[in-house]
Amino acid sequence: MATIGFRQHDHGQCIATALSQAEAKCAEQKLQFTPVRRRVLEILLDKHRAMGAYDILDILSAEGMGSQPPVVYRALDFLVQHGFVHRIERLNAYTACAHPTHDHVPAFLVCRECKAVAETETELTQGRLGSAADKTGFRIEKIVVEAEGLCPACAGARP
Amino acid sequence: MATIGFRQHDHGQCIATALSQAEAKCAEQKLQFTPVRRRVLEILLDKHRAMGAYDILDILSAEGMGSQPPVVYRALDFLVQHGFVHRIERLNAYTACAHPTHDHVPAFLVCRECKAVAETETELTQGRLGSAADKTGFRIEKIVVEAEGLCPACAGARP
DNA sequence: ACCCACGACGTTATAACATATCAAGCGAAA
DNA sequence: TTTCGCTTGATATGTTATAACGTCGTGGGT
Ligand SMILES: [Zn+2]
Ligand SMILES: [Zn+2]
Ligand SMILES: [Zn+2]
Ligand SMILES: [Zn+2]
Repeated sequence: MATIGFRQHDHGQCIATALSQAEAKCAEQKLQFTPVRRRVLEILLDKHRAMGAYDILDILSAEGMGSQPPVVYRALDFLVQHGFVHRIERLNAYTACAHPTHDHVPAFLVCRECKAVAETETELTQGRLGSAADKTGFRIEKIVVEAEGLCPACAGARP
Repeated sequence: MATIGFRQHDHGQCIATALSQAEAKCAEQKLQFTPVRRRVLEILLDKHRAMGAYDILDILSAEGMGSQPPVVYRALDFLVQHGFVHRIERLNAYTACAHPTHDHVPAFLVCRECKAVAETETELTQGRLGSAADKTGFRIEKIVVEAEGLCPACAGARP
């Protein structure tokens, strides 16, 4: 599985697989995969793009699952914490992880028009950033890599 | 000039140099280096860390240079646009560029405790991210690379 | 059975970050 | 001098995120 997001795929299958993987991982690690958490992940998988917390909240509240910000932020915190969802810093938004079965340092291609997101992985950690950290004694705990640009669809629509 | 930010330096000189470089570049490109813009850059250079827009605004307004958000956001837009300042997405904050004399793709080490920021450059653009972009036809326009962790001072204080 | 600790959730309020819009000032170009 | 473009002033509003505090249900120890 590599860069998905700008390619066709069986989306129903894609959602079902990801949900059951999440369920399995939570069972294994004794995490509570509660209805709200499950539904938030499902929404993110379904839309398959970066969504703002309040967009998600609108959907939740329309379904009677809580209508205040903390509801969705808590669910997102949980999902991010356990690697089911990534936060896109550039957009202050969230997207379901494309390869939740193994640990990784994600990198993203984010379309500035339609907000579609493709996730890949990065080798980084070494390179200039790593050596700069070493030289100064900085201890890296997390790395954010996000590329912004135009996806094929949006580039085609307005070349 | 490389990674500064976690090292000692003659800070008065550092500020003076950066300001006069900015002044020169604006003159050359017929940009207006207005008092507000100059002062905002100066504040960022002085603090030498990531600052939120409203932190800057507090200082400006204490000095009678405008007290509404648009004042500082307009100045920041200008400074970012022309490469004098970078936005740190991870913090929704801003920091003065450490090497404003040439174009570059900046990468940052950001201390999660004290918000100190060290800027280095990244080779990236190639690598897995670039090839993922090529494969899918995504056109990259901008790249954000930010590492979060503990700076030497904060790691020392609480090891 | 009882108590309690813990984690999740409900709710209110507020903090923090950012933009839309319209009007006024001001210097340079025409 | 008129016009134009850019900067700024001012008000209002939109968007994202967290603090604070109470409640509820589950599960473990007694
Ligand atoms: Zn991922
Ligand atoms: Zn697009
Ligand atoms: Zn820079
Ligand atoms: Zn620090």
